[in-house]
Amino acid sequence: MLYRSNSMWQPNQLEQDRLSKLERLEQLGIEPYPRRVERTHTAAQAVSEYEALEARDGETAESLEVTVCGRIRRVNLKGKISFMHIEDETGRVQLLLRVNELGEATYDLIKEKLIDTDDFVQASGTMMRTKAGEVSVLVQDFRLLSKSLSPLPVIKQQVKDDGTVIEYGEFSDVEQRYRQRYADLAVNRDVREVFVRRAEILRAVRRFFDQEGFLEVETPILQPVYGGAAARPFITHHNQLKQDLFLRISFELYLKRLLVGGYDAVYEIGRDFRNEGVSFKHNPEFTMIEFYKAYTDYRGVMDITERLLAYVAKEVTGSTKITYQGHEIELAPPWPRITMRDAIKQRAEIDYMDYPTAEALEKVIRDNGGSVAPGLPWGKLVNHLFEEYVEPTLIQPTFIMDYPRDISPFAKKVDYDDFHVERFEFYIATMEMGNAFTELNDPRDQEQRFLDMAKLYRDTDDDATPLDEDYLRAMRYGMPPNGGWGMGIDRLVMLLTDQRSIRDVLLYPHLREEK
RNA sequence: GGCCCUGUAGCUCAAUUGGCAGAGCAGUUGACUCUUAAUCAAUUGGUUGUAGGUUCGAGUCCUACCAGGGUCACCA
Repeated sequence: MLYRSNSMWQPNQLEQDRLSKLERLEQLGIEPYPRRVERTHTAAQAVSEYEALEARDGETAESLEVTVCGRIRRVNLKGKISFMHIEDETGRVQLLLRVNELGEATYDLIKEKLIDTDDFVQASGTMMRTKAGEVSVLVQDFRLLSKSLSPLPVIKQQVKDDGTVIEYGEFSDVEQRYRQRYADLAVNRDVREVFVRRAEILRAVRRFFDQEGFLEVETPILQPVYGGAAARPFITHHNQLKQDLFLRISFELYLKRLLVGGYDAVYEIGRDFRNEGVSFKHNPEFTMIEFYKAYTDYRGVMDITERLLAYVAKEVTGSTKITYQGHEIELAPPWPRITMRDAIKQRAEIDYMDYPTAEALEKVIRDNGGSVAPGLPWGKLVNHLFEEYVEPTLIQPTFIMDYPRDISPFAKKVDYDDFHVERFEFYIATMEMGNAFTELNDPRDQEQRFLDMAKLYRDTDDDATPLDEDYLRAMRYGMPPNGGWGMGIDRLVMLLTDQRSIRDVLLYPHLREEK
């Protein structure tokens, strides 16, 4: 009697076959999901230890005994001898299974195909090299560790003499890959590689800031007042406190309060949540890093940015020169620093300072064939020009500096006019990677900015940054002059792993509910 | 949310003008004691995303819905 699932699972033919095998294994007294496991070597260790012994003395190498574990990725049944490749996180190793070595009873499990590709097994034996030259385990003891009921997508691999691997068959349906990331990872080694690289990137970033004397901190994700960026929040509710809470859209305001508290340099790496559209570079939750450093300004922050990116690239890829989607990109400092005004002048041949009101600027954009929503604030129109004409050209790392004041409520004004603030964004491969300011620390000015934002967005459905009374209270105690900075970690990972979509650097990208 | 594209066997894909839904891989059965995309022989497998409609007849045409991708809007 086959196991009947009470879930939604309706086994297909292949799965029913495997369920029958499971039954037969149990009838033979074999536990398909045993508790105890042993392993002396990873696949990579077994192979490399054998090769090392072999290089020293061919005779003693044959005495290397190993117990390896892994998932069966290939079975080649050849009568009274069989081959398998098993794979663990370190790689693959071949098992050579012979009826003489294993005995009839165990060998029959393999011959009668009660053991399938995708099962986890444990194999003990001596290391040897086959006639065809592959380092293998000549197996004396073979155990099932975990039965696979649903076959993974089949991918066959041919390893060429020069080491290149050609894959035959693929698991490429993006929806399935994202919904069943476990299957994607199990089958696509290069996908697994991306997330190893992601972890390395995060370690390198932390190392950099730790070495620079920054303190890593953690601040609230559930916030009574959200702020620090222009985005719509997710709203949630605390039942017992009967309190609505927002999932943070940035860390900015909580981190800057810490400078009031006496820390000179802090950073945080964590998740932000923005209730907005989803695209190849936007996910509703994403990983952000922000830092705030006292006694510097946005120019000092630019220096840190250049050094950070060069350091991380070097640590993770071995070079400051990377390739992204076919573009050679050099991350070594210094990067060009250009004002937004000059950048737009160059590319769009419009000097927006000739049009210092929203009405005038909107008209000139329309006259030049651009289409913009009516009633946008002046700064947003400037940004529109930038995104239209400049952004697509910014392949090499570039600082764009001095942003319109009315869309930058936390940045200090420049000294040369009233329209701009000391803010920069940096672009690589046409992607905005991050955003930074000489942080505003005048509580009177900050209060006015909050009020201006509220006025500016009153007529639109945009949620303006709400006025944060506690933040102003903190600032009134005195906040040291400081430079602040934020960068999207996911985009950095995209850049350094040459992935085109943010979904490919998130293990579980957001998808609609499956029906 | 608007527009465009896509959805066929476990996976990757075919199917002419609307005319019997097919292949490779894997699976199943058999052969093989050094294979490695193993090979050879035979063979199973489908509510063509869902629900309607047009038609003698729909994978194909129409409508709605679901999901994914792209793009615009929103947004860093």
